[in-house]
Amino acid sequence: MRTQSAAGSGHNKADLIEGFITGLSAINAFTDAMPRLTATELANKLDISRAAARRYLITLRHAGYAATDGRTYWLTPRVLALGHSYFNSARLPRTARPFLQQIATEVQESSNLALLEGADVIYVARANVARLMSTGIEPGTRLPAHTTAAGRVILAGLPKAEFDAWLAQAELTAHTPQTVVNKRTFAAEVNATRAEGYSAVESQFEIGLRGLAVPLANRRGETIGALGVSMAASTCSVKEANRRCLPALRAAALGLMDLI
Amino acid sequence: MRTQSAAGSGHNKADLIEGFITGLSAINAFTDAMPRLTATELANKLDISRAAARRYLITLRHAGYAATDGRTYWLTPRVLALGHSYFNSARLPRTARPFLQQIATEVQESSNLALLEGADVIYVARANVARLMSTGIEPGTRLPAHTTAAGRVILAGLPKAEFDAWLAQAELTAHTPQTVVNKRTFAAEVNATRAEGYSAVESQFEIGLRGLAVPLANRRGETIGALGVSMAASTCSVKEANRRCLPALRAAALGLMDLI
DNA sequence: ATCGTTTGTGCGTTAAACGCGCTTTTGTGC
DNA sequence: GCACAAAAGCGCGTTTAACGCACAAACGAT
Repeated sequence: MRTQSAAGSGHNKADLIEGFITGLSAINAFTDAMPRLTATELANKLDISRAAARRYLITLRHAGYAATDGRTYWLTPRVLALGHSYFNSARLPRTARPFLQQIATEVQESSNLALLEGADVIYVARANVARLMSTGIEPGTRLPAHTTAAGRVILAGLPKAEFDAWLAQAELTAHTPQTVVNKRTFAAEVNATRAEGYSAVESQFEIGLRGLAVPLANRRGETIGALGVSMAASTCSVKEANRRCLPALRAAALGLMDLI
Repeated sequence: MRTQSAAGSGHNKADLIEGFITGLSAINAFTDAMPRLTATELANKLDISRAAARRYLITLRHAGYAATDGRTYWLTPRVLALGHSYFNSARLPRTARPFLQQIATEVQESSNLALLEGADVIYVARANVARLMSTGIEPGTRLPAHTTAAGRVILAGLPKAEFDAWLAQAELTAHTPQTVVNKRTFAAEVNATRAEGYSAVESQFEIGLRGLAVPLANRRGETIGALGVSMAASTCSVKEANRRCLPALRAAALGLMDLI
């Protein structure tokens, strides 16, 4: 008989490897603003001791994920292999790629597949067209869900209770003057999205950037992601963009439905 | 006075966070063949106890990098954020992207930037053209260096001693019947690459896949990577491909030289 | 040359990761 | 439907390994 685990809280208290969690945050500590870190800097960022920070950096280096000149450390491309573990093991991005290619070829705009991950959408696959101006959306890119067309269609597909919970704890940060930050307004726009079956947003994350997305659902009707295109708003009118892109996006979503 | 560290071996013995190293290998344990893992399976793969494996999986889940149905675990797209740390912190991929776009637009073939990482090359940036058939090379893709044009030009740019050391411990595995696996032959081909200033390979990694690459060097003349294009060999002759692509690749490499 | 600051790292302490072994659950063959 | 085998969940005592302190060395500024 189990002694007194009955008091049990979900996963009891802590079967967690603390060193692993800290290590992962150490990788995330390397940012655009601080691409190179010393032990002291990492210690401050993660709020751990300098000695500990040094050990994490040495460990990263030992495993090949970082390099150093003796003082500062920086990440090596090997960390990309970690992200690759996802691509290798997840079926969805691979299944979707031919459909994204088809969209890109047909409408001559960069297409992508996005999933909701907490407050953000993550773009897990894309197909680019050769343009001198590109939108900078790479597989792995995270954008705040409320600023993207993909985020809105996925949110519109959530059960009402889940969407309410999401909105309740969301922080609709402004990224441009046009970003919708009012929760009431945002909820109304998501409702409209649900009714229309697609979302088109403009200048919500970056001035002049337009996104257009449709939900990707499985056979049971559950929305699991979004198929979309992104373009410069200046290239054509919203109407024109919808006319050109929506049929291709919808056809792809329909074709993918049976494969996921 | 430092007591007896003088016996010192590089990094003394172990300032390494074992749990972090094991955790990273746990992420890498998710592969194409085994996209979902149970604690028992992970324990076998990493040669750790089942209890430990379970802790790593619970930790991954807790940190949001994995999800579970109770029994099996799988990676979430959040692991892509780790790879993104590299993109955010490394200057090179961002600097190269416009040049890759330029190449792709000019020659209408998918272009990429690759770096050498041990036995492999890692593609850290690419620009695709909209084609129904794509080569499947994504940022983060790793391919055995000896099977790629990029790997060969980078190897050709190494100091002779370094190349010899690389070759000595390399294992030239065959991926197609045409893969060069003989070290003598391979060394000769790398020498030829050095003389010609570019490499063109065909069916070395995959039947029908052609790669073409030129070295990317900095002002000091050190080769730090390779710019290349990949295409189906059936689309045109080798000569035609060289004629069309080499000038664009060389122009990009020259343009990038001052920025890196 | 001196002082303040940052970095390198040995060492004792203690918490946390380990794995044993138990119970419970799931899957399979009769 | 039952019994058996195999896998999973998890409490607990042990021990290792991660921690941070403290000191030495290096660097930089005045």
